[in-house]
Amino acid sequence: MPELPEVETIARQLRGLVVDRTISEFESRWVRLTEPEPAEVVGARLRGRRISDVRRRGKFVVFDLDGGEALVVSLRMTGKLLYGVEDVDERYVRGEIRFEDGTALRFSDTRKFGRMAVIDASTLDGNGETRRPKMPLHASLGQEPLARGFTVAWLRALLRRRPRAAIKVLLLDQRAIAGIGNIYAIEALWRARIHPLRKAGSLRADEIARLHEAIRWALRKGIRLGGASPSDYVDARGNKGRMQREFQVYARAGEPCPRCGRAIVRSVVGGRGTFHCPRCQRVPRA
DNA sequence: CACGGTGCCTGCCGGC
DNA sequence: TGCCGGCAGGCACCGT
Repeated sequence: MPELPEVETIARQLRGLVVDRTISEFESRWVRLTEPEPAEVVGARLRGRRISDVRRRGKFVVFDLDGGEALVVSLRMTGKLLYGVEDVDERYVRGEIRFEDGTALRFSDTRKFGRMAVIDASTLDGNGETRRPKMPLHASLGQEPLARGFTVAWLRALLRRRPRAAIKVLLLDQRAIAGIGNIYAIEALWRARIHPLRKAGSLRADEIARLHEAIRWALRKGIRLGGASPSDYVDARGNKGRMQREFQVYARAGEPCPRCGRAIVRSVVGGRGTFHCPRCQRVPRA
């Protein structure tokens, strides 16, 4: 499940691999891959375009194209972007971008949740403030947590704006902060010693500062270790990450908390599996 | 608007 | 051994 560190890893690799290459052909092998746009329309917009940069915005991989447009790829749960990988399982290849030099970038996605679209690159620039009903997610992404703008003061203001939301639900809201997924939200809350169900508006100043530091710590560690591969994730070269070895609480129900030794508890918050230490992360007083 | 529930998908795993 | 329900979870979508 690619989150910010995994997508960052992929984008950095691809930047060194496909920048300056010109697209000669786009092939879709899954009818919903480019939905709601037909694959032929996307193909027509990609053909002949040179990739000028590859970057990450939230959990999206962004391929900037000459002319101000960009190809955005949402990997969702099991999406992979593979370049120069030999043993690709053809059953799960949902799309392919071929280049004029004969090389190809392949999109593999077991569960078919991933999507691709060609968009106006400028729609990625906002910080969530432009959100409107029915606006696509990529056009209303929130603050980048590793950017300079993500300060303790900014986080405090966000929590004040959404005081009733459970803190974990808020961390996962891509329109608030872009890029945090279930794993890194869980790890950050554990490090900050904050219970996932705490109301955002109830956090004290010292807790907000700890959370700010913990978010950056978790994400940077994930990037440094090449992402987390508890199951499916591989980078653009087909290699697994190493962050899964460093999980403190994620998927560790029943195991001792690395900080205090108490058994880690699994629960469900916002519909997703959640892990926390019942001693380090106190239950919010009901 | 915010919030909660459901569907999308497939592989995997535990129970019988 | 084989079948089947449940689970994984990011996000769109829908109802309240």
